Amino acid sequence: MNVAKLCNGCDDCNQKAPMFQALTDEELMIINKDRYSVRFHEGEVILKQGTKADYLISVVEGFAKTCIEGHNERNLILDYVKPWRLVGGPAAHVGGKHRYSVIAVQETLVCFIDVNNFTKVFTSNSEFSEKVLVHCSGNYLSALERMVGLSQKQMHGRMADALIYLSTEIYLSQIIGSEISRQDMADYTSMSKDSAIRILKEFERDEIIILDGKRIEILSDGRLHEISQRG
Amino acid sequence: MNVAKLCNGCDDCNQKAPMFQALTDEELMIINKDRYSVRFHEGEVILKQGTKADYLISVVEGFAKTCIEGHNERNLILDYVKPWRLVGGPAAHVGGKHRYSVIAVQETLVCFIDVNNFTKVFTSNSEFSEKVLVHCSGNYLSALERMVGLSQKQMHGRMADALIYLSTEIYLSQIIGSEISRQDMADYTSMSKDSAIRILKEFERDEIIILDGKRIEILSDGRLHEISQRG
DNA sequence: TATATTCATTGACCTATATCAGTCCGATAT
DNA sequence: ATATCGGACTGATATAGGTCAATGAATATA
Repeated sequence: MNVAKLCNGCDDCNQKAPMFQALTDEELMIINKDRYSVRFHEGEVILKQGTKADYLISVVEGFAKTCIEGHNERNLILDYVKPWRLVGGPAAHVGGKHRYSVIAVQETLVCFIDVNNFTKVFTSNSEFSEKVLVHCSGNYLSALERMVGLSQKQMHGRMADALIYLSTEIYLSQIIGSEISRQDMADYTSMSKDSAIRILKEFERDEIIILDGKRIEILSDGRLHEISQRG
Repeated sequence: MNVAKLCNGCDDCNQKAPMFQALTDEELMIINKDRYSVRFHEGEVILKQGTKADYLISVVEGFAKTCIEGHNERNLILDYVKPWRLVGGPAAHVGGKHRYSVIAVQETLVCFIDVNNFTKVFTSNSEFSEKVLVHCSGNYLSALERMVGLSQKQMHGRMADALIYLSTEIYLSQIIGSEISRQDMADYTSMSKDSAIRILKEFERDEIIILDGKRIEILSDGRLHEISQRG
């Protein structure tokens, strides 16, 4: 399989992944050694929870979600991933198995980076290692916030959080695209699909959002923030 | 205030904090510069959520808990902290405010370490920076696991998890001491105090534990693991 | 010793949320 | 066009879990 054809060489990726901007050309070369890219179709599993974490992945094109297979056949979606984000680090750094899966939401192009090469560069470049630590710390703190939200807020608050997250961090628009199913909304907010639908309909009746098939348009993010605050 | 009197110099701490074992004498000296220790009484706040993260703390003696003030006047206890653990790193590394408080459960002696000194050493010693990253990654992955447990398991499962955690990771004994109140059990498992009491009583009726005042003795960790699995 | 005060405990009741059993609708296959 | 299938949706019902009020035990304070 021809890598150049798939992802236009590694230059793009090196330029745009914020994490890599601290690296010299030689260091980039180390990272790029053994690197390869693969195209995934909608619904395909890019990384499977439980497999050995030998590679990090960098999302080059498309759209994916990270999720955990939890208890009672339920999934929890951690977040959505757009290009130029690195995923799979934490498990790799502790030398373990992936604790979550990464699944393509659309056609997605992904680059696999050898962990050993990553570690080599981590130890050789202190600016880079600081960046990585900041990133990891940020992940941890966000996880704590999410933990509190999921365990203490009721459904309306959690759904408001989900809508705010998708709108401001993923779609960068008042409109949340049809890639997100009701089941996904449920898996992100940790409620049943039926409940997710109910709450969304309720938001629509209250003229906070408009539902158009799977597309969701946010009319009042002010109201959403209120609801999020109230819990 | 005489530091030597309080904590016996820094040598103990340097020896025993696992994170510090990668450091040379000079590096330890940097870390120890501007370092000072303070003794806290039961219930006192060691670090307050929302304050600027200028210091890491190292717990030298005693017993503390980290917790988040969440929604609707509820707290979530993240974990309990025993000597030779460093706390407060993540917020410090991203240069922000602490996202959780640290509260003394008993009389506790704590050492404050200047973040800038920590960062200096982090950038100069790659073995150390790797250790720090592994630690941070581990925190993150545990947080994810906890997140899934709290959001997907029902009360019995969550309480079983709490008992297993306290027994195997904190008390290293079948007996959980009277330092942990019912409210704390509730705050750790994210349920109301009344519910926590009810579940514990139920476990007692089923001869899984014995309640003796606030002391809890675990009779069958096998059964607890079953309950934890079932969710 | 008497009196507050805090915390564990319990039962009764209420609410949030899940589950179930459908209907409806749009997309694809025949 | 017709069958079929997977979502979205909805109402009825069941249940987990929260809230409240009362009691008792333990501990602190006057």
